[in-house]
Amino acid sequence: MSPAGGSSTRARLIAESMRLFGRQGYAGTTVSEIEAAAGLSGGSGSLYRHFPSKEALLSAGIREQITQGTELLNRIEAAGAAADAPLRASLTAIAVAGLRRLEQEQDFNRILVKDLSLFPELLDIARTEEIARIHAAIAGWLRAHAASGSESKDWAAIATVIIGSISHFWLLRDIFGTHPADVDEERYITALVDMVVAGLAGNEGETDVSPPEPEPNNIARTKE
Amino acid sequence: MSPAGGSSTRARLIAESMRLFGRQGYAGTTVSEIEAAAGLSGGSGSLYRHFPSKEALLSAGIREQITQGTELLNRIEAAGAAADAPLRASLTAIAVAGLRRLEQEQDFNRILVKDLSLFPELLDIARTEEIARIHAAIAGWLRAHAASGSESKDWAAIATVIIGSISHFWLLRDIFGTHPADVDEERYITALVDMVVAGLAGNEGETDVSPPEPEPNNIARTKE
DNA sequence: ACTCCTTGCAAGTAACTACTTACTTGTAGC
DNA sequence: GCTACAAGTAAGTAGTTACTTGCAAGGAGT
Repeated sequence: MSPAGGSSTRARLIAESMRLFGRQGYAGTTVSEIEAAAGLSGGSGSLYRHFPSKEALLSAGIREQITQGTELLNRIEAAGAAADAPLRASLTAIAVAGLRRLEQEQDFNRILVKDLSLFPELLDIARTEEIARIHAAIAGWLRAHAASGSESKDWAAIATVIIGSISHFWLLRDIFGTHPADVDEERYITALVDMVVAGLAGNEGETDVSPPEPEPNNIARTKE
Repeated sequence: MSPAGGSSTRARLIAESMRLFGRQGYAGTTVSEIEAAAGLSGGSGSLYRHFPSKEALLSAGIREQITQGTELLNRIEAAGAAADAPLRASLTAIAVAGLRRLEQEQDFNRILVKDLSLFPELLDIARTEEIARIHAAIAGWLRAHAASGSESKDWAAIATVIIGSISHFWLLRDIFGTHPADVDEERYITALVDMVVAGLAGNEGETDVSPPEPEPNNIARTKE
């Protein structure tokens, strides 16, 4: 049986399992539920015609999501490198784009946070293929676009602060429905961008930045 | 039998269940495991002498952790209000204290992120008793200690950025073991504090960028 | 027709799930 | 010793879990 709605059964199983894993967690989602959500008869082992195990289904979904994510990341990198807008507007656009991306990939992010600790090889893929690349892209963007005459800074650390801040705003909103401190997206991004702009302009000689490692070796590190 | 090692069975059940829930998730932890971890005979229903259900055990653990957390919060508030150190040192101390607190309550935070979405009444307690209070405390501290002559700002939003940034740094380190971007705690806190200090001092970093730029349509912040 | 292969379902499997019941134990007060 | 009671255990309960097996329906190619 092939002409079922236009999407293959395998693709439907992956998509629905990611949705259910994201909502209920891996352990809290049964194979029967996944089958039923994908249009199969729940309780029959039809899932095992397409995947050898529940874990293999999770693995396939994670890997597929990551390959899609890197394609999206490549496009973002290209767009960011070509951007010529003023700093504040560019940072705001990046922050908004990051939030939209977090929302778009909410199931993947939920699974990453909730359950991926139990699957170390998937964790490793997510780290090297997705998260580390995003950090490197933002850090590189900062170095290229914000170093107008000022001294060099710890771009990787600044990128980590920015990404972490936006990611946690999404996470709290995802968990609680609304942000527990009742700060909406507009105020949040404005406050973040204000701080980043001020920090990048920063030639305030008030107290010197502690330089433990001026330019650590986390960009362009060796791959195995 | 009461004097068993110094801790009551009920307390041991709560502590071990929080540890296991944090590591494996609520659905991924069995009553049998909890009993065995608490020194009881796993598989016997001994847990039900102390709690009517697995969910009641989770609820008791969450509530107990929150009451302990608020006591700790009160002490932090008092210490912060009395502090008279320079801004940068105070902010650094707050950031470090926040990270230590996140690590100390790692099981609670893991459960909050992983499983509490399925228990809305516990989510609500955590939001109002813990998270909202922390945000209010930091926002109040900023308003009191950082408004030296400068104009008023959106303190709640700035506090949210700071807290979210630190929380996400802890979360990523907790999930991956080490931070996926290889930024250590020292560099991270330095970068964050630099940005906050510059943003708070910012009667220059903000005003010289905002007026002429064609900003996107998301700049209209409200202050509370 | 034939074989080969895929995809589905019904009906299982053994193991595990949260939870219960009946009973034993240790300890305390009188 | 006797009672009272909290706390532990063994051995269940009925239901659920991931996963398997037998079989049928349908193509595709020959």
